[in-house]
Amino acid sequence: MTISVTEENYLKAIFSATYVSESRVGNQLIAEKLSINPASVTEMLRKLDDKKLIEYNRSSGAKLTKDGQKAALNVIRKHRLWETFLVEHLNFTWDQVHEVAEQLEHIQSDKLLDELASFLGNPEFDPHGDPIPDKHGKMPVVKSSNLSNAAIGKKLKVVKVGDNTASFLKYLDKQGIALGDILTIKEVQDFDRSVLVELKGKKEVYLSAGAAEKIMVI
Amino acid sequence: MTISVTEENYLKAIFSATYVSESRVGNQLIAEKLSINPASVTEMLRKLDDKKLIEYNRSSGAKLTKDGQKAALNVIRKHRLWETFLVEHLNFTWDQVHEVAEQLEHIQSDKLLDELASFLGNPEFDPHGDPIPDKHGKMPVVKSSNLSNAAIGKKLKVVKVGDNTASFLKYLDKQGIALGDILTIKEVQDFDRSVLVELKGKKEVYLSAGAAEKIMVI
DNA sequence: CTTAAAATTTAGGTTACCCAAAATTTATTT
DNA sequence: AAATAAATTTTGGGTAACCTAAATTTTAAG
Repeated sequence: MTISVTEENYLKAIFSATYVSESRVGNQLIAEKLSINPASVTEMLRKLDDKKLIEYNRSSGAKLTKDGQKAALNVIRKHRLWETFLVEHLNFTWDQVHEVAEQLEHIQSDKLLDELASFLGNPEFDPHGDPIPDKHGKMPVVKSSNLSNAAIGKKLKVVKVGDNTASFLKYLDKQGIALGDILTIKEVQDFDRSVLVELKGKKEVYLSAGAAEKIMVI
Repeated sequence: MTISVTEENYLKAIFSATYVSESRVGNQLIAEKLSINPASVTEMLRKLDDKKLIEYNRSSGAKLTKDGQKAALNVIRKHRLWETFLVEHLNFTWDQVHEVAEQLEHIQSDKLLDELASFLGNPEFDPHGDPIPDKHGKMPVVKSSNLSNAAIGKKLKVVKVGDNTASFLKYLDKQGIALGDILTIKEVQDFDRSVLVELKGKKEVYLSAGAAEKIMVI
């Protein structure tokens, strides 16, 4: 039973929508994530249900089955491994990888995937700090939290970005913030919840609440 | 003006059919190369003609325009660079690369292509000895010839295989023949034109005329 | 120059996606 | 519980590729 590129993209969308809250997704949200019309979603969800990749019913929405989750995680694994490859070996920056990885994630070859992973040293995290599922779909868990929830004086390590858009990533570059950096909260403004952080013990930077929310630290 | 995956495959097929003899191809041969029905070819050739990627007319067949040739060579460049990558860095054997490269050749990213080429050291030949077009579509020319045309006593170097099917490549592996090997013609049988060759100054191997025809040497 | 064979095109379908607008179902509010 | 709002599905259409079978051309042979 083969899964088409379009189907893989639906599975990914459903995965990302249900991953956090464990609940189900409606047509609308799926349509939004895939930039298509909600009307188009219905028939595909039926097809995925027929294929036993999702459980679907009109009122409560869609949810991945075990098989569907496995398929989704495999696509995500490929996506994140390719992103890692692009950054570590082909001089891509973290804001340049997404588009290309969206294509590469659909290449079908078990050997390619295995060899790519081992070529990269079986990495556990991609260039954005997102966990890379292993062969069996298992992902390393890191209980990171928002920079915006941090207390003054805390020394924290940046481990992940909560927004992979090129614009946010370039913004972080401009601020000089990268994965692995250590930073300390110096001030938290009451009126707008923006924070002042000290970067690597050197310069200080102001971050809006919105930006701080998207910087994940431990 | 974007070129779809299907269109790229048509361009490749037309390229490979017209490359040697410089003439034009008919629907039939294109259909055969793409494993589709000849009747399906007509409309696509019209579309490619509209896009000015080929010149087409019912009686003399199809031929690439400058733009079409450029597009075809770009796909071939990608295909052969990926094959090189797979063999040199991901432990693929030369009989395993084709299928995957058929998928990878359609990934669209100028940066990816440039960086891949330079990561590989801008190779001029792929794992089968086929020339890799450069950025501008220029290919290194090597005037190699059939092993079956060789005279007795000649010392020759294997530079290319004339048949990239997995079965032939595995056959060569079994015979111990690889790209770069030096071999000497010891005998040519009159009755079936099979040849006896000495491999790397060591063992001797009998090759059928059919096999010898597919081993390119200089 | 006629005719048979080969190649190409036409005509009518199919499948996998997608859309807009209308109709229906489900959820929320009063 | 009825009215309204929101989400979903249906309907009717569209596009890109593909197919088969039946014309129609073109080419090649006598």
